Amino acid sequence: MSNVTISDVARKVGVSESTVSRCLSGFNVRNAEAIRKAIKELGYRPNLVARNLKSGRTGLVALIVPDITNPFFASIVRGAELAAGEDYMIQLINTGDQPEREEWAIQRMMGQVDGIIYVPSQEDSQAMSDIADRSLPLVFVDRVIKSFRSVDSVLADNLTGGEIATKHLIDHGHTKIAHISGPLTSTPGKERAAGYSRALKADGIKEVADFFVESDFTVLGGYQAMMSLLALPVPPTAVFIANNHMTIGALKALKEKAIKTPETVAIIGFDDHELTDLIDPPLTVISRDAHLQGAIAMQTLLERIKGGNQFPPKRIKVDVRLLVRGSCGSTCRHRETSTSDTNKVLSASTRS
Amino acid sequence: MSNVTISDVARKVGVSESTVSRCLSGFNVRNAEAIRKAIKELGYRPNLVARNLKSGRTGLVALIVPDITNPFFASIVRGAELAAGEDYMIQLINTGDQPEREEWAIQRMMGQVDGIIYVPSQEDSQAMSDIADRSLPLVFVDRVIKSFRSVDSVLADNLTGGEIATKHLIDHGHTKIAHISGPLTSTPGKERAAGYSRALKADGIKEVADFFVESDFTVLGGYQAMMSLLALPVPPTAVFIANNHMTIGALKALKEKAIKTPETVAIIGFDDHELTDLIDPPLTVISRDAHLQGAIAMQTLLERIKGGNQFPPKRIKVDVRLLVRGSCGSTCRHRETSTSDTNKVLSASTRS
DNA sequence: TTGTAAGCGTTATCAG
DNA sequence: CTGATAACGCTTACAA
Repeated sequence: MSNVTISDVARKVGVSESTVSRCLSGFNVRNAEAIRKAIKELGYRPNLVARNLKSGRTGLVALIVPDITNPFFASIVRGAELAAGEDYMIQLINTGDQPEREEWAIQRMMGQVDGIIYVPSQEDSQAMSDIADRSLPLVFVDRVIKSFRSVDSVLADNLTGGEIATKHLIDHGHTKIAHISGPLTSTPGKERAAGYSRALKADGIKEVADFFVESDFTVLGGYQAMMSLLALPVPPTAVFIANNHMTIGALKALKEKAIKTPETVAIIGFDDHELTDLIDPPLTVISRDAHLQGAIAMQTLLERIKGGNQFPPKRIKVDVRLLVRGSCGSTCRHRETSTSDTNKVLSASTRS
Repeated sequence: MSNVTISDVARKVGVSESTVSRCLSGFNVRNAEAIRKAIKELGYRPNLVARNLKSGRTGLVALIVPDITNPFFASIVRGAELAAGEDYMIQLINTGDQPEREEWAIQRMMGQVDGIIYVPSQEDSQAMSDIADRSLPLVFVDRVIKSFRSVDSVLADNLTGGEIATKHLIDHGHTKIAHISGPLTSTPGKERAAGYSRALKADGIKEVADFFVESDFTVLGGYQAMMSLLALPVPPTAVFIANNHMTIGALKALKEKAIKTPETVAIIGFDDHELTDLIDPPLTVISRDAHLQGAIAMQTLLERIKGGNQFPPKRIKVDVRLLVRGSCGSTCRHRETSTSDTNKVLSASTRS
């Protein structure tokens, strides 16, 4: 907290505060040299809080995510930070997917930040009851709240992802295909599950109720879900798991039960990780560019902050792609299949 | 940005701004009921920026880390956030270990935050040239800047960690033990390397220059370092790798060369990960509680913010422990060895 | 180009 | 318990 103010500088140089202020803003002033010298000598730093009070902006953007420890969200944050440049700083909040904490965070952020990038835990959340009537710019990432259809969002193409994943298992000859899904109250949980169903239907495979386990996106949840699948009278021969944490849990279950992958049970996960090709067997996954997702979100938010409601709500979908490794029994490694190869560039990734 | 101010509320109720302000601060006022009602109806939210300008505090703490994508730093952030409670929010900055960016961040944070938790990239950094004379509370985590000896710090017991790791390899009968170290200009790089040397010396094993590779804490760096070790006329039979990223890189190199672990080359890493026991072979590592490290750092910072320089600089060291899995050839899994079992609790972990 | 003065929204002080 | 007033540090008309 620098206690030396602009008036100290002004007094030292013998000019008015306004002159110093103008000098700071890059205007031409006569004593610019002397002022800069005084600033250095006194160690003056403008008080941003005071500046913000005048300008009405804070230069802060809140990033509300479930858990920064999940590398997927960490990448989103990193991408967003990069896109923010030097103008906006990031205020990070972990919610642990607790709706009360989300609500608290949003309450607290209002009037403290210029905008919010938000990964809500549930599609029917009420955390936003207070933001509704206000004009605080907001962008959903990865998940949305249903009742806020007019809010910008940057999602992954989860439906296609679930479809590709399931189709990949089908293509390997599997018919007893299970799905460990995320909460169906969340956007990605719901959409990936829908992709799973659609792929089965497309190939005329009947959905077995026991093969669909709704879990919670956690390691423990994935572990328990896989355990329950393995305990079935007729266990599945392949499992599509809806996120990275649950996949870790599921793999731990398989390891514990000493079940061979992919021979006995083939596995395909969602979201990649630096270690996935080192685990045994290397994990085949649906992946997407989280970094890009974060960057687009920030970019959209900044446009919204600057332009207000000049443009209609954006609903952007980022492509997913299949990374084939060993966990489905395929022999070719690192083959990539993208939903479309055209829109990997930031600008081109914008689909309404 | 709520444009309804305290004076709107005051006018509506027919009292003065001061009365509303007092009501908000929990004082007894006659029209409390009416005021609360008006606040609800108008949707008034106190402007925190204005409040901050008065109070001189921002309720913000900057967290300057190399890369939030590294789960270790993510855990630090998480721990710090938890310890911050509801009073302080976290402003996150990734530096990518670029000194210029660190300097920029610190410049920018001054006067904007109440304190800084900082993971500097280099021990002789000059990023702090401007913070020197000021009284902005600061705590180093994981690494320090040498010229700031009077600044609080929360480090891991790197020396012991490096020692334990190397001793573990020695205990498995290895004598050709290499070390892929971090930058010797960084605290953990230097200290872990010192632990390596000390353990070798203690057992009378001569240090071989070729077996010591200074790298940069990155995946690519670890990969290249391991490749260079493997290219040696007499390659090592065991390698201690100084951080998680480099370990990933090294494992990729081993995999690429189809070299068997632990049979041909035993591996021990530094810092654990949720996936380390799923990779092939399960990785033996030195681990520590990053969450705790972050929490202690925040706690120390908050004390400093509140108490000023009431107490002498703290130099806290968090314990490390050995997690034995398969990558060193040991058969027993998940045996844990801690430097001391006493100080796992937050309060007890404080050593000067 | 420069200085004066008003004001951003809140809270602390001080009479009443 | 309450209300007027000043102040936090800075920016920006408005005049000069």
